[in-house]
Amino acid sequence: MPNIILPDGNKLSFEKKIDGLKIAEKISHSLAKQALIMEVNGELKDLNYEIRKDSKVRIITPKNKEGLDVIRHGAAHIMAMAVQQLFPKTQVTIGPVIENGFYYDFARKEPFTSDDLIKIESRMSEIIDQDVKTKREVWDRVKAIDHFNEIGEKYKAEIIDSIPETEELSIYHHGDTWHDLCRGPHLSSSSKIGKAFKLTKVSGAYWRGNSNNEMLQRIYGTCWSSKKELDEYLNRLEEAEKRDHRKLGKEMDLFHFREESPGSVFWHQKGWSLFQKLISYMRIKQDNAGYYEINTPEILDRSLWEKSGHWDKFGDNMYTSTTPDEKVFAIKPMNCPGCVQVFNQGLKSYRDLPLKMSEFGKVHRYEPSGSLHGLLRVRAFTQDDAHIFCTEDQITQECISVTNLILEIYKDLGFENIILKYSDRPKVRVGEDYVWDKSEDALIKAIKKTGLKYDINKGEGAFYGPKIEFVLRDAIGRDWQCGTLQVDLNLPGRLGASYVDKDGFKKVPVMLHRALFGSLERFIGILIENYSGKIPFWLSPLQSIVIPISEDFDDYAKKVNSELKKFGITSEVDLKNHNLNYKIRDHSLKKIPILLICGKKEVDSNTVTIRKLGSTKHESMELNKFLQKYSILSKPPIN
RNA sequence: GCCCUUGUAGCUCAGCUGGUAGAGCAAUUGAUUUGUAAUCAAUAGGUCCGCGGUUCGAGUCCGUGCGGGGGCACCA
Repeated sequence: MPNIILPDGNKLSFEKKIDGLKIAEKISHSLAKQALIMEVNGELKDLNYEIRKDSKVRIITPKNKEGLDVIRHGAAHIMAMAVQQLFPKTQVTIGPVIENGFYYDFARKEPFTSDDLIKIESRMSEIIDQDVKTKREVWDRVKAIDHFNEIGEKYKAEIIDSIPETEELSIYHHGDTWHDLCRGPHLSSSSKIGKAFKLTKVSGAYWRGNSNNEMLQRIYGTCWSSKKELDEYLNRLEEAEKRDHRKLGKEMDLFHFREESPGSVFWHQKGWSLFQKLISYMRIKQDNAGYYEINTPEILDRSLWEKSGHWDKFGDNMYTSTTPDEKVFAIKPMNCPGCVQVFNQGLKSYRDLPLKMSEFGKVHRYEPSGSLHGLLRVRAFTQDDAHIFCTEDQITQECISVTNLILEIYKDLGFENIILKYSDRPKVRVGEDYVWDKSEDALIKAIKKTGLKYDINKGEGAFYGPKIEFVLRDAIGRDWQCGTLQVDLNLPGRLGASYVDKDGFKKVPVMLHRALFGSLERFIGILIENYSGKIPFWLSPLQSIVIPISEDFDDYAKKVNSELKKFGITSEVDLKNHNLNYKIRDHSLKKIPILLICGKKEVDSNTVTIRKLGSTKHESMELNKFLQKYSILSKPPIN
């Protein structure tokens, strides 16, 4: 006599054991039609699972996240089934649900081609049309392992072997000929998957994510509960492609890459101007926040890296150089050791603390070739780095002011949606526990002060101290990890940093590492994608183009152009023999924020006509008024 | 680094089963003097990523190296 309690609190009573479909039918016909699986006392179950005792039940439909997930999972299974029908010697491994879809990893000698994907896709459609039924069975471990070994599925057998003895082993049959080991739950039949799916790509993936293992072939698919959602998703992908910084960087003439130096940027005039504008902006902000800017050598003797610990820990990622006198130097992968050496020069007193030293330091890291990606992952980049030397008692205050500075800067650059990630002490670490207590406490206080959301990554901190990472969300909802704030209880001691305290004794300072954007190169990539190339006026490397309507107005256009320059607005005049439409199209594609049109009307009234990027409207303004207004707008937004 | 894929003019791309390269845009020159997203014409432009091989003959086929792209792994 199970009593079923529904999410709205209503109670249904049944004579005997009852399954999900019957419960749904009892509630409404339409719910029964939509029902995919159910949640019984917090656990997801197949719809035909039989409930024998009083339970809380929630019927799940495609509208719930769990519903969409089970559809995607179903699609993964049907894909594996289709693959094994088409390519019989293929072994199956795992096939989980991921954001926006699913994948399944296969072991097969011959590579899957993009034509194969089309074949697999249409076979999936056929299976869905056949509406094959799902049947769940619980198997004995030994039987399961023997069975999968027997049919040549050694990966499945290995998976079963690694499942804890206490767990039930369930096998799902889809139709009469295909089955897979799976935790479930599953849809009752294949037609419920629907047709809003698409196989998107094949790639390699290591078995169990370990690069020492063999490589499998992963087929990715996207899957939704309606065609409309699928189309929206594919549209989003297209939109993201349009704002790809590698494409825009070329179109806007900002930078390029070439074979001679993979992963290093060749900055063109415009890109470099953007780069420099960002730096000048940050200089002002950091000056106001009490930082001193320093600069340290790019090449430092091996012995320093040995002392700092980098040689041991990160040597594989460091570029080195042997000089003719056979000394070994390393090109810096980080700025901290150099900065500590600046601190070490001369005697420091407690009165000097906190001492904040910033450095726009160019670092080189030998990143694996496969990880390089435009400006977003490079081998040579400029960090907007700083190191703050302070006492233990100053940690809290310094963390708060770093956090404030970072958030102010993000806001000025158009990022207001920020998430924080906090990582505390790892198992393997240096330093006394009481100092860790203090550091963690300081960081948490700083986070709370921001009022922002934060995730805690337990045990993910660096071996030398806890850290906060600043993640910003861009205009199309993607997250980018940028800034970082780390408390370091290790390096100052290793490199012999000290200050003279009030009592006259030398003490080791605490060091905070902090970066605002992390890498300026990477941040510019993010900036381009966030703005789709439409960089805010003040940052734009070329802010305006003056366009004469015809040759007769070239002189006036030249005059306007030189006035703009006098007022600090970067500008060029376009005297090419093309008509107005052509020039507007040309400069709009190059994302110039402001076009100034000059013709007879403008000459007669000493005005300019303004056309702003992204708008077809135009307005006329007296030249002087324009200069006044836009010379202010062309400056960094510092209050 | 690993798997798949890809490399032709400044850019975007054609070039079928091997017979020494094409288009559009850009550039240059000329005509046109244009009022808000491509005026017309002519000219010039290429070690077909590098190296080796097969072949009478290689952009095309094979091997290898180096880049790019999508993933995996990595990201101090």
